[in-house]
Amino acid sequence: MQDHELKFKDYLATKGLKLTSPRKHILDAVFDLHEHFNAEELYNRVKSITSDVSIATIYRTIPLLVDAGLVQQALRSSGRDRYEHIYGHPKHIHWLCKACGAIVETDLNTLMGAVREQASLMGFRVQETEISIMGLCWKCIDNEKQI
Amino acid sequence: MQDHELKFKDYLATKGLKLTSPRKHILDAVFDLHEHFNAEELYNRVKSITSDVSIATIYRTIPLLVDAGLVQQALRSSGRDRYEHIYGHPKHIHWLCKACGAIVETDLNTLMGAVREQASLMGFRVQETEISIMGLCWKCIDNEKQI
DNA sequence: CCTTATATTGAGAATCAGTTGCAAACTTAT
DNA sequence: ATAAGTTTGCAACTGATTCTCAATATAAGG
Repeated sequence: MQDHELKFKDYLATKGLKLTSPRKHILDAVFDLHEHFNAEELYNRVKSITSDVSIATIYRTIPLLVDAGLVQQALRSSGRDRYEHIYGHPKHIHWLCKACGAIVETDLNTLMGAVREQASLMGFRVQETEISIMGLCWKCIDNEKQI
Repeated sequence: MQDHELKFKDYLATKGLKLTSPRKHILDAVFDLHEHFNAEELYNRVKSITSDVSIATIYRTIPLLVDAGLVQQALRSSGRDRYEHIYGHPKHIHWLCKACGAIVETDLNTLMGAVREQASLMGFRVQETEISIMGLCWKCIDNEKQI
C-alpha cells in the first residue's frame, strides 16, 4: 500500500469511515495529477481509469482528503475551486508573473520559522499555508527594458 | 477627488470606459468597508446610500476594480468569493480558522524581509503578496479540548 | 444644441459549480 | 446470517454568478 493510501486509511479510521474502492481511485488520481486541479479535472482523470465513480463522490471525497492533510485548497480560478496534493511535498511559495502567467514554485522553509513563531504567539494551530507572490518575472522585466 | 477614485478613473480611461455614478458609489462603498466583503455585503452597503445600483452592476464592477489594482480577491469562504480593497494598505497575513470561519489579519513585516531576499535572488519584482494560513484559532482549540 | 456611435444599466432569465435526499448496495462486527 | 451503520449513484436542488436585452446615458464632432 502506498504511503498516502495508508495515511488516508488511518485518517478515515479515526472517523469511523472506510477506504472504499471509489475513494481509492480518487486518491490515486489525485496523486497522478501533478498540477493543480479542480473537481471536474479530477473526475475526468478518475473516469479514464474506471467508470466506477460519480462526480458526487468526487465532491464528497475532496473535503475528506483536505481534512486528512493530503490535499489543500489552492487559489480559486475561473469560478472553480482548485486543489493540489501536498502529502510528501514540502510547502512552497507560488510566484505568479502577471505579464506572462508563469508560475514558479519555491521552497517555503525560510518563511515557515517566522510563520510558526507568530502562530504560537496567537495560539493558532497551523494546518495549511498558501503563499502567493504576484509580480514580474526576470524574463518579463527584461522585455520591458527593451521596449 | 479621492486618490483611489482618480486611480480608478485613469484605469477606466485606458480601457475606453467611464466613471459613472454607479461605479463611483460602488468604489466609495468598497473603501468604506474595512473588512473583507463579498458581493452581497458590498451591495447592501451601496444600497444603504443609494438605490441607484443593481446587484448585476456590483458583479460587473468588481472585476474592473481588481484589474485596476484597487481590490484583490481574498480567501473564498462559505461558497462565496470574497474581496478586500488594497490600495494604500500595508500588506498583511490572513489567518483563517477552519472551524469557526474567523479571519484575523496581522502584519506582514516580519515575513517580507525573507520574501524580498528570495525575490532578489530570482530576479522577481514583487507587486502583490497573498499569504494565508489556515488552521484552528485558540477559541476553537479550547472548545475541542472540552469535548 | 443635435446626431451618432458607443458604453452602461437594471431586471430577470439562464447557467453552472457544488450540495443534498434517498433508496439500494456494501461493510464490518457480532 | 443478521443487524447497524456507511457509502454510493442518481437526480433534484440551491444559490452565487453571469448573461441577455431593451432602454438609457455619455462623449465627441459637427
